[in-house]
Amino acid sequence: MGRVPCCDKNGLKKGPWTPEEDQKLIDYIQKHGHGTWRTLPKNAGLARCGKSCRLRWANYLRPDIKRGRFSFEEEETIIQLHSVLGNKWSAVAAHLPGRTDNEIKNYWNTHIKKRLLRSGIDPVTHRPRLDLLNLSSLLNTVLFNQPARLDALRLLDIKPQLNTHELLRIAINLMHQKQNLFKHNQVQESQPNYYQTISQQLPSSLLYNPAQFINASPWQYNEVNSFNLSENLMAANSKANNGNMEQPMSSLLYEASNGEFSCEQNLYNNLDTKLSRPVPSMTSNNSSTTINNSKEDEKDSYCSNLFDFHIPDLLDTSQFI
DNA sequence: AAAAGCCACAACCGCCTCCAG
DNA sequence: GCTGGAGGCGGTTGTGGCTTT
Repeated sequence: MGRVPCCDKNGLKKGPWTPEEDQKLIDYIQKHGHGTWRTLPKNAGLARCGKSCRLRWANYLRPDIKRGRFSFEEEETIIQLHSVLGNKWSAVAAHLPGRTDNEIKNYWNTHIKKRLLRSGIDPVTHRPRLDLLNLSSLLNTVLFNQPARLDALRLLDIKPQLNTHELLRIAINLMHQKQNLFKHNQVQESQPNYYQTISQQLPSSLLYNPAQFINASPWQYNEVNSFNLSENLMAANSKANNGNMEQPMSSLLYEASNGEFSCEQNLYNNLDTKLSRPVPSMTSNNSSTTINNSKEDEKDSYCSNLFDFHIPDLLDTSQFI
């Protein structure tokens, strides 16, 4: 026995709603309330299924619906909530006044998901996409294809243990080693024997022990450079772990960005002030979860750029090949 | 200018949960 | 405790508009 349909579909209209139908629905609900959705269409003079009426009202006609683009804060809130709640769109929508579950779901699928994927983040787990990021290839290419090879198998062994922050730290270490070596050797990538020159400068332990590499700090290789982002990241990571909560990379970066650092000048020089944006914090009590965001457009823009363009660059192996 | 491809989003479908009888 | 109806939810589809070829 098949399931009984929610209503008799014979003669009922489907597809886009006309302005006349919308008006009938609005008028009826404003006058009588929606009552039982199944009986509403008949009473309101609509040739629609009750379910269709409910959806149209809930997702489009309800007076408290906020329309227009999602703000950066809303987007970050959705990402944070999704990392905790998963595809529970109605639960996510409960934290975003005026936004419907359907709207958030659509926005997730058409915008945020793609942004995360572009940034090398798995939108389901909110962790780096290790499936796409061939760490062995990344490390080898960054370390300039020398005979002293990283032990790829050893690297694969530790791969499952990596979290977002460790991976980010790897990327940052790689980037800064590359920059430091560039600087100290005064060579150009186009120069003959460039790769050989660079690779000779790398500590051999680094080549054979990826785990050590992960834990290494940039200043171990270059004390002159006062780059502290990695240190700040570690502190932020530690703080997040004490709270037993994994922070998304974006919020971790906000926190890490509070420190002083002198690298990436071309990125940071555009900022007049030190970044002081608080991490969007999530606090839980017994029955509800709340998200607190601050609003600082300039910093939003900076963090958005950092997240969208800079980190993917770090993780993009193609630039090294 | 026309056709094809792509994208965003409203709307639908079918399953699930809740709850009254 | 069981049943069935109503509403809720998440996944998916259809379509119109925009962009690219």
